[in-house]
Amino acid sequence: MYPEDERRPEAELQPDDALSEAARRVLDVAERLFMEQGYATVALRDIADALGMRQASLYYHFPAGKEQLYVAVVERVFARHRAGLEAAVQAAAPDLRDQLQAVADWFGTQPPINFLGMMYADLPALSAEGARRVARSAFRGVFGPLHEVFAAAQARGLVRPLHPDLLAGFFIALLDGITFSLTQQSHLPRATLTREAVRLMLYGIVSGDEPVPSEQPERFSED
Amino acid sequence: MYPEDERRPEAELQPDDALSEAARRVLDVAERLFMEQGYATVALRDIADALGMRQASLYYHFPAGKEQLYVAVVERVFARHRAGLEAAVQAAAPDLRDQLQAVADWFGTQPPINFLGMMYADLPALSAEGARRVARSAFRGVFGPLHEVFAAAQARGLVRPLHPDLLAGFFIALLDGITFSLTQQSHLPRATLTREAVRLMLYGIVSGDEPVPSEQPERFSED
DNA sequence: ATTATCTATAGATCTATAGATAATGC
DNA sequence: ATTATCTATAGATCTATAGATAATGC
Repeated sequence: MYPEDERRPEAELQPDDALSEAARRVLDVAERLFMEQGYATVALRDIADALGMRQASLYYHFPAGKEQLYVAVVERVFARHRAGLEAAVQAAAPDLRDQLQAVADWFGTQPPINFLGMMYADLPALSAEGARRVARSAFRGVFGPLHEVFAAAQARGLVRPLHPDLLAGFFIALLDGITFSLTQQSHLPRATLTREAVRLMLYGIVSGDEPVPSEQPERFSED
Repeated sequence: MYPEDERRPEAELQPDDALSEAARRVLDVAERLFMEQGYATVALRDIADALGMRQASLYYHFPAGKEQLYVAVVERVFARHRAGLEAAVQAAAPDLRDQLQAVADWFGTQPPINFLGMMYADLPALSAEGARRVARSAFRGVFGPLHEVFAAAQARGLVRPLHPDLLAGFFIALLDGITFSLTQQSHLPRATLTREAVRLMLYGIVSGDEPVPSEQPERFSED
């Protein structure tokens, strides 16, 4: 009803520097809680408590409430992933193994995102519009960059002709598995796990005479 | 306080045939909802509605309430997986590829479990005891059988010497990725996806002269 | 007497709204 | 006047408990 609302129908999409300092702090805390525990488990009270403010005060920054805040968190997370992944992939081009390693390293710098949990548990609790926006930003942020990597490698004949989105899904799943392993009793450092995930993606686990990425300088580009 | 409660401190662990017909129906519906949407998203009301009964009536079958029901669901799910996986692995022995394919096929017969979502979103909402039981049954039901498969293949020198639990985690992650792909716009049949996941696990995605499972009869056992 | 439901409701919690308050900037 | 909080609370929902009811089996 307020004219301000009419002017900004997609306020969540504003770039970070269009947000006040306080709104950014809210997003930071909401991101940590939502990403760790999921949409339904986290109450606005939890977020406010972690910020040292009252639950009702959150409505000043996110007038449409919990779902708007969640969608804003997710869109910011995946915008960051999109930028980070595109830069990492670009910097590591054109070698496929270097690119996959760069992707794995990028995820290592970020809080875990629990991709599948988001899709299963969170999406059904959102409105149709919210679910659509979450799914779209996730695909653009993560599947998009990986799609490019695999499609380019296939164009060079280096990778079997499966659908690039499927390859992207497999690789993301492996990285999710790493995140999980790190929370368990696994005593292996992240660097070892990412190296093995990349190696598995390229060559599989069968021992034999396949090239060993960490010991052999063979490159997966056409130069 | 009732003597009946003293006699059955772990009623959730009772075998299926120790449950009444009605209690089993409750578990069936609760399993579907909890596994699809997670612990926090599903209200007891949702389960009761789906059963055509009143929310309070659920307490007759699960007097300790929501968490007990959830733990019972999870323990039944993973007991089923443990039995199904051990049988599948046994029947497909000793060839590694056959065993992995059997594992993938087994998961295809079951509702998806969203392993990572459970660990991230659901565990923190449970009591320490509930979380412990959920984690333990998940590990025994899924990691246990896969651990055996990979350890045996390593003993035969067929697989590089990574920790079998890590290999199990990678493979489970790939299968989770399949489940996710199937819910998306992917038009590939499950059989293709599982075959590719097994092939990826064994050989990776790099095109070349590695043996092709579906076209070449080479076996991964020592006979 | 036992089994399996039901109604009714207490008590907690959660989202969202209304309106007050205090500080800052014009 | 604007910004960013606060208090107070309505209304919804959720878990859990108490006790009634109806059917079945001894």
